[in-house]
Amino acid sequence: MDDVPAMVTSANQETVAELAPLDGFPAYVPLRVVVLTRLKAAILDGTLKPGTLLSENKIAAQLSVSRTPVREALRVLERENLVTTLPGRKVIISVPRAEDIDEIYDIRTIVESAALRRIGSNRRELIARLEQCLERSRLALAKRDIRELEQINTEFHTTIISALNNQRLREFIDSVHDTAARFRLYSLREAGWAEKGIQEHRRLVALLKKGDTEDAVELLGRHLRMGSEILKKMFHQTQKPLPRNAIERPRVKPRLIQGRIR
Amino acid sequence: MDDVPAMVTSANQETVAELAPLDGFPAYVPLRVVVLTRLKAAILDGTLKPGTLLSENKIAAQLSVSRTPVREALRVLERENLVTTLPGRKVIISVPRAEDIDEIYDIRTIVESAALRRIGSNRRELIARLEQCLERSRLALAKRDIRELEQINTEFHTTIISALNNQRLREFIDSVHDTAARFRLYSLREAGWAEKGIQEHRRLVALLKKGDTEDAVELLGRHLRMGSEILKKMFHQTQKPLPRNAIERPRVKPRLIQGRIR
DNA sequence: TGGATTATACTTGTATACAAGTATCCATTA
DNA sequence: TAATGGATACTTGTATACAAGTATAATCCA
Repeated sequence: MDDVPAMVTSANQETVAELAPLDGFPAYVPLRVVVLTRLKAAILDGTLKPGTLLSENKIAAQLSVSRTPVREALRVLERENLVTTLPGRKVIISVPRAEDIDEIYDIRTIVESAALRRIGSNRRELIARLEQCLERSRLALAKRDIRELEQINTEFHTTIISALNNQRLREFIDSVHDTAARFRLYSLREAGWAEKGIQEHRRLVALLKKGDTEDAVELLGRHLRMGSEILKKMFHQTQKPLPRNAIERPRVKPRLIQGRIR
Repeated sequence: MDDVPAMVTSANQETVAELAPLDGFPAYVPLRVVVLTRLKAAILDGTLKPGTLLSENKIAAQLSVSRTPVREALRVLERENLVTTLPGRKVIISVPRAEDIDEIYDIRTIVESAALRRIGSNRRELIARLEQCLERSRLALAKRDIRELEQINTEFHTTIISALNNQRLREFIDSVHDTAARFRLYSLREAGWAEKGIQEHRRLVALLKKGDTEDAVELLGRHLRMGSEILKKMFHQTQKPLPRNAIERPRVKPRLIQGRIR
């Protein structure tokens, strides 16, 4: 909640005739957004691990808010596939399956390939941006700054997708990307993978510059497939035997359902 | 709320030794889901028109529930782009812009093209399903059953996408599809368009059967582009001068922000 | 009369209350 | 001893209460 813009107190109500316009700044951020932001960050950076059972009360208490905004945030996270509601009214941090990684990389391949094929009038500018990424990667790699590398890597692919000029699709890809974010940091630590990835980015840009679009698409496909393989390896290492029991409902004996009647 | 499965009363508690397993039936449906379903249906079938200001109180009263589940439903609809929250704490039914239609059709073109190129082992079965759609379209067309035609049309394209075997992508396409649903019914009424569309579907299937994948992709592209053109025409006819004022906030004079302090 | 100010009636944001569902642990019993 | 049946302590679902923000109408004053 620390990054919520400070608010004007009612005390100085008379002396504020010419306060700065606050331009596009939101007047205030609803608590549901604060909660959402906090939870999402915690999920993506791994603080909240897959399978963790969430308690509305605890979240509310920790953030010093009531359950209402917490619930609203949970509904959104649910839509974004970051939490999962199990039968029995339990909400857990989503546990990605290996197939999810396949799906994610298939989606990226489809979309980024289409983007490469459609690079048009803004070709020059786009390639320039990609080359900037390459340069920055080089620096980050020298410093072994994993987090920065991950950032730039994301930016590289986002740049490609920007060729489609399709906001809706971009947002979708972002959310898809989030699902795998937790593993990506691990994978970049994998020996030699970062170098290899950047090397492939470099070749990709070279092909684009030559105008060998189909070769670039081909290379991109291989690049992403490789990424998904590494990620799956990470995934299997990370996911211990998996507390399956914590996830599958114990499904007690066929019991009477005493749902209320309304 | 009518389609909530009936619940077992506590009266027959002793006699239920061999009750049917209830399979995957949900014990009950949370009100937020009921509200969501109702609102979504009303938006998609045009009962709730774009730009309409939504009142939590009124919705709650109309569905005889409290505001809590209504709010949760609104947050989900917001994520699905079916309602929009304006600055000033107002929620309206989203007003699609012409560019949205372009985006939507671009997305469909990208994804369905990829699907056509990837039809693999299940080729036979898939083509069979597409042919079933063709046959049913013929019947529906004879009866001039617009709603049925729309249904089958959707199914045709969904079938193509199913070749990708990617649930996440399918869900995304569904939600994208919803955005344009309100106009699609109109467009099918447009003289001759239904016939033309089905004709193109027929040719598409023929090309697929011959194995002319790239020609099929080409045809699909033209088919979808045509669809987007018709839809945009409908769009401009439907959208009167647009109550822009109702949508842009009047933005009163630079006023003090009296956000509360927490 | 025009323009600002205040009063009033809503509307949303947030907190809290309460009912119902669920899990856990223990006592009871066959 | 294993299974059944509570009793208890949560947890979630839903409703309601209350504070704050916003729009509109009414009022005041130059």
